[in-house]
Amino acid sequence: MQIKEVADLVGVSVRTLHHYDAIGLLKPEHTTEAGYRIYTDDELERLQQILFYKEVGFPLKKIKAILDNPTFDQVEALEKHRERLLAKRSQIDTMLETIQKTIQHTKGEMNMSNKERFAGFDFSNNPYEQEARERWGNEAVDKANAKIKQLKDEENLQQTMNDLYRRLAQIRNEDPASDIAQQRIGEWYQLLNHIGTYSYDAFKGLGKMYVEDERFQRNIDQFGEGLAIFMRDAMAIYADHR
Amino acid sequence: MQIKEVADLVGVSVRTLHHYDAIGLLKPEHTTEAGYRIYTDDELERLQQILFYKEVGFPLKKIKAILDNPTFDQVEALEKHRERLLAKRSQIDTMLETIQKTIQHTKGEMNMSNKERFAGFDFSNNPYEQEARERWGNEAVDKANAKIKQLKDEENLQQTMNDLYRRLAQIRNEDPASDIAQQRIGEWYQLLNHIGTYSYDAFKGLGKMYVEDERFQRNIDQFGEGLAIFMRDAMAIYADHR
DNA sequence: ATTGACTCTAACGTAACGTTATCGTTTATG
DNA sequence: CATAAACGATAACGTTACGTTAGAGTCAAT
Repeated sequence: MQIKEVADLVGVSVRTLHHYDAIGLLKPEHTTEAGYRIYTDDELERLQQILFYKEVGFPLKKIKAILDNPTFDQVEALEKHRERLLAKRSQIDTMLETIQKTIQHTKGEMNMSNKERFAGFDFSNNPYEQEARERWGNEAVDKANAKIKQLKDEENLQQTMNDLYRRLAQIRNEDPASDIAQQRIGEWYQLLNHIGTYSYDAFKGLGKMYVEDERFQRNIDQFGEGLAIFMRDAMAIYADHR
Repeated sequence: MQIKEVADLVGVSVRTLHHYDAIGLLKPEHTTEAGYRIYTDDELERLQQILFYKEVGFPLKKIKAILDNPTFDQVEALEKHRERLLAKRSQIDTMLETIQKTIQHTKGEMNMSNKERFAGFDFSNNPYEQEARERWGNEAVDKANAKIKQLKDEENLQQTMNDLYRRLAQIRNEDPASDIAQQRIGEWYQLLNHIGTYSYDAFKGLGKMYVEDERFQRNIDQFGEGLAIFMRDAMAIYADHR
């Protein structure tokens, strides 16, 4: 058989057969005087074996070793490989979980309305406005301020939020699972639900973000060192309890 | 921060950072006159993000695209990627099956039909056939599909059984008498009755064999440690309740 | 001044082919 | 019989994400 026939028959490319020849994995039975590769059924069979091992993920080098060495313990090789596959699979499972969590988290974040987004960046009435200006530039702060202002006119949300921040900061050294903490974090939950709709999961995810996103962390901790972490923990407990 | 500090901090090699710099994925904030790369917290943060995406399996090119393009929809990207991972996992599952069968075959415990040999090449019923075609070429996929088709019925069964194995494995640490366990074991009973006719007694006996015959045990436990025992118990309870 | 720790660029190596590019061979057809 | 289509061959670069030398400069401490 000529090369293309073999290739078509088993579903690999001609290039692949060239390659296998080059690395000595599968040599044609002979070549014509013109240099054409000629294969026989024996090669076909070997090719099938190669494909099998390839399918289950062996690298070509090992396939060659296995097929060339009749004393090689096939079963052992397969079993070892099986374990590698199992490990790989659980690795994928981990990835899947991580992705899932992140999607959740990101969705929670997206649920956040503009109002809340800006609530976190409101410097207008705090003494660090100057610093903020230096840090993020005048435009950014001015813009934030403008947005906030318009929100303030609409409602006193910011005020309420800040109050609550303060009341949370007061107890930030207590147990996040304590009654008082859970009660105030419950208020927080209610408050956020004035803005958008929060599932408990999203709420929990939001709490994580308070700590993981340093911008949020900084902003919240301005009401008291460690407040962000405290809130995250309390929010998680709150969410888990529903 | 100098390069080694960053590298040690996040657990990557210096070479990796060089590489990221070279491909424009992560550039140092500036370089000293001696050419030393200097990083700041901003770069650290970006690096964390890079590592996250890497961990869930994105190629660097896409990571760059995602991080550089603020309009890129993260969630969508993640969800697409999740599906690819799922597909990959099911391919691994197929490999595992094939390997397992081959091991047993080699041991003279089972004979492998052509079907299983080709099971790994089946892309026909998954949404990534297009990718497979691009990857392996049209002919290869068509051929595989053809082979598979004739064996499809059996394959479906196999597939269904594996799915159920997995779903059972998920709850294998629960009480075998629980509703969920009994419900899924009921599905198992139905499934087996597609093959032959099983009396409740025979069903119960089969469960015992899952544990007593190590070949079965191994095979089943590959879906989760302890699954065979769990199934035996659940099957016994199921049978006794009829 | 020397030493040790650190940094730099450059460049080859890895796995398994895909993809041109250029050219020779075989076969079918006008 | 000449020519084109189909097929075959070799050669060599491209791909992914760095690891691994190799040779040489830089910085801080002794």
